[in-house]
Amino acid sequence: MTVITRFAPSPTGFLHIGGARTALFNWCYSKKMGGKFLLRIEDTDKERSTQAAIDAIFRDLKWLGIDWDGDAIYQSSRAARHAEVAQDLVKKGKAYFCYCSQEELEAMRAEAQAKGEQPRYNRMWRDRDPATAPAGVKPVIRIKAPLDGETVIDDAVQGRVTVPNSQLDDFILLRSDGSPTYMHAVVVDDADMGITHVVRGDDHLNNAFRQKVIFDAMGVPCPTFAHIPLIHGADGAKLSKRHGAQSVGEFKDMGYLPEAVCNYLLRLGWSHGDDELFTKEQAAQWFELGDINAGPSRLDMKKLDHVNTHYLRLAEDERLAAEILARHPELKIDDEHRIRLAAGMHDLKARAATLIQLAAEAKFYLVDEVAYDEKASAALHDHDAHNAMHHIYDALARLGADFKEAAIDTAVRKIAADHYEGKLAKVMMPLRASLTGSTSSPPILKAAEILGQAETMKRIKAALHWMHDHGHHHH
RNA sequence: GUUCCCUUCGUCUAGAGGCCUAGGACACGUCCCUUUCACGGAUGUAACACGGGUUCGAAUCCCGUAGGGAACGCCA
Repeated sequence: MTVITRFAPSPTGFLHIGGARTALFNWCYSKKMGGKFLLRIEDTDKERSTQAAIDAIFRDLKWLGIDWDGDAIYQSSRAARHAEVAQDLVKKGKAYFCYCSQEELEAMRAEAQAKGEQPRYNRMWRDRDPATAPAGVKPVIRIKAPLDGETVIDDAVQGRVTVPNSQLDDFILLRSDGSPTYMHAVVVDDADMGITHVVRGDDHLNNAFRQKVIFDAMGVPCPTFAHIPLIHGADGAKLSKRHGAQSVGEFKDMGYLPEAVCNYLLRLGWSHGDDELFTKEQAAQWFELGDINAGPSRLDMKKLDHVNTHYLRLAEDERLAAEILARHPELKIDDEHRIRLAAGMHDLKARAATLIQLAAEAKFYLVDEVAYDEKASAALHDHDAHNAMHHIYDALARLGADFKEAAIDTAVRKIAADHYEGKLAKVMMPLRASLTGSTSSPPILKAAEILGQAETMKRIKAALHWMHDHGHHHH
C-alpha cells in the first residue's frame, strides 16, 4: 500500500508555525515511506477564506522547501461531490433529513446541558417519516451515528483511544443550503484522495471519532490517525498574538533561514535520539510517527536562534549578501560596497544569530559616513582617544601599499606599547568606534584592511573632526 | 457540565522493567581564549508532578489524585 499523506490548511490567515510543523511531519512521513504528500486548501468557508491567505500558504510552504505532489486541491471545487455522497448515504439509510429549526436545536442543547449531559441533537428526525416534514423548510442531512457501544481509534501518536458512542450525536453532513460541513468534506476528500495517514493537530482528536462514523457509513477504510500536540508559547499557553510571531512569514521577516525553521520545528515534538542539527531530508529518512511526542511543547526562541546561528555559518556568502542588501533598501549600494561586503562576510556571519543582526553588523561596510551610537560616542570621549587616534592616523598613513591586517596589527601594538603601557584597548576601541560607529564589530583590523587605506584614513579623520567639535584637544 | 488527551532539568528532549547515583541540546553560572561583542574550548547548577500498587527490580506497567489542554456549531 502506498502511503498518501496530506496537509489541509484553511486559508483564513497566514501559514501558522504549528501548521508548518504539521506539514513538515506529513511531508517527512510520505518521503520516508516512498509515498505521496498532497496539499488541500480547505476553503469551504467563503466568508473567511481569502486569496491573499492562499497565496501566503503557497509562498511560505515553498520558502520552507516543502513541495507537494500534483496540484493543490481546492475543497470548494468539490461541493457537488460532497452533496452526492451525502444524498447517497440517505438512500442507503445511513443518513437522513432533519427539519429542525435553530430554535428547536437550541432548546435541545439547553435541555441536555441542564441534565448535565453533552449538548447535542436529540435525533428526533432519525426515524420520523419525511412526509411529516413542515412545509417550506429546507432540511439538513444528518448521519446516523451508532447509538450504543464504543468507538476505538488506534492513534499512531496517542495510542488507543476509546469513546463511548453515547457521546456522538447525529451531526450534520450537508447544510440546508446544500453545502457540506467541515466534518463531511474532510472525510469525502480524504477518502477520494486515498489518504492513508492523517497527521494533524490533536485539537482534531475528538473529530476523528465523528469522521470514523462517516468513513464507516461510506464503506471506506478509515485512515491511520496521528494526532500531534499543539505548539504553545513560552508561557505554556496556546500560541497567540501576544506571544509575538505566529506565522511562518513573520519568522522569515525576523531573519530566520528556512532550513533553520525546518530543523527547529521538526525537533519540536519529534526526535531521533540525541540528534539536534539535521536537514529535513535527513529527518525524512529517520522519520517514524511513533517518535512523535504525545505531550505539548513550547516555542523557545533562544534555541531557534542557536539553530539559525548554525545555518547562517553554513550559508553561502552570496546568498547572505543578497539578504543583507534586501534589508537595507535605504542605502545606495555601489560596487565598492559589494566588494567590501563579500570580503567581510566570513567574519560577519560567524557572529550573527539572525539576518537582521547580520544586516545591522554589516552596515558599516555599506555606508560612506559612519554615525556613532551611544557607546561609540563614549569611546571617542575617552580622554586618551584623541591622542590615540592621531597616533593611529600617522602610523597607518605610513603603511602605504602594505595596508594589511598583519602590518596594521604591528603598527597598532607599537602605539599601545609606546604610549599606553601595552593596553591595546586604548587604541582598538576608538579605532573600532571610528570605523564602525559601534563598540561591537568583527575583528577591527581585518575590517580596516577590507575598508582599505583611503576609506580607513577618511573615517579616522572624520572621527578626529567629530572629537574636535565635541570639545576634545591634545593633552 | 460531559467526553477525550497530556505530565522527565527553566525549555526541547533521550529513555520501550535492570545499561539510570537519569544522557544530550538550548538557556544560565564559572574558567580559558581574546582588541570589543560574539564564536570556540572546559566545567558546573538543574528533572522522572504526587500517592498507591504490580515486580527480586519501575522514569518505564496498572490504579487513583493534582495540574494543564482539547472537543462538544447549518466554523474549519
